[in-house]
Amino acid sequence: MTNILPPTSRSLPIALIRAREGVMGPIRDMLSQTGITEQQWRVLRVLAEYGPMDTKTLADRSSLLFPSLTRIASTLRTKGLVTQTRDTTDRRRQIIEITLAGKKIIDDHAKQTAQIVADFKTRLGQDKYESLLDLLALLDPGTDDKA
Amino acid sequence: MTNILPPTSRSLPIALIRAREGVMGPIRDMLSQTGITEQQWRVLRVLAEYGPMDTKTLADRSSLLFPSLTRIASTLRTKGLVTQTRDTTDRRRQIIEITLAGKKIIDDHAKQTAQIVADFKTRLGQDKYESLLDLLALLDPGTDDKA
DNA sequence: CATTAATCCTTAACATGTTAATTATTATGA
DNA sequence: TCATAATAATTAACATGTTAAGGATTAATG
Repeated sequence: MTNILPPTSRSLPIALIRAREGVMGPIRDMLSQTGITEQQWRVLRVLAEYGPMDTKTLADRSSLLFPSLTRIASTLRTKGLVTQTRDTTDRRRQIIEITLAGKKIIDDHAKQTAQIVADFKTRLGQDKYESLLDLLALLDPGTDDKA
Repeated sequence: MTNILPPTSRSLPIALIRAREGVMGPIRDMLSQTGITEQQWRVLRVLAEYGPMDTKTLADRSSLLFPSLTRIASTLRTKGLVTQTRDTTDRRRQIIEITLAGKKIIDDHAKQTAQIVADFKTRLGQDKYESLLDLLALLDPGTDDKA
């Protein structure tokens, strides 16, 4: 009785993986020229958008797990793209801040990234694109309506 | 000029990651009792659905990269959940087949998995659920309409 | 038949995902 | 104050993602 399950071609988790792969393909191609990874890019973008913040908030906004962020921050520090300083009031907290070099990477590729996103909007149509984002938000555990 | 980019809260790649996290949460909870990972589960499901196949086809249907599948197959072999044999006509090919123990894991959790999926359908509504799958399929690189 | 190209799979190397344990610091309560 | 709990971050250990290189087998071509 293995046929209780939906066919893998119609499985939501698998569909999400394949869609993500489709979207990330062009973005990864673009990023391969910069020497930074998709996740590193995400961290830099959040920092550029919101300004300096503690590691916990940064992990949350970047959709990264804490241990991953620790390593990524370390890598970005080595590359000179972020700085990391202890919070003076609460010495447990680490404050991450993007450097000028980091901002430059964002700026240098923002236009190209915007174009990639625009291509997907064209491909789906503005309406479907917005619908998709709305539907995906419904699955987001961060938007927990039970809380 | 970093504000060319959409806010990360409205970024398609990030929305896909968060949605995937939301969907996989309950499934991972369920799988944690079985001792197998999400990817191993996916491989077993494909094998149970389609029967024995070569590694390349299996990787494709499981949405896994080749090197990942090599390791996963090795792990599953150790656990006694799959067998791996050389194809007699083409000695390059490796044929993977699910064992009875593997099928048992699928069967033992199929009902629970089906319930998790049903919960998501309820949460979104049947119509939106189907729409979402359709929209995600549009982003799937496997469904390339240019080819 | 011999050489080369193509195919299937594995291995390697590094980054990240994931869960659990550990350290350092701060908050709590007897 | 002291012991304990709670919090922030790191580290550890293992599995997977990703790209590149390597090994074995088969196919293509002269």
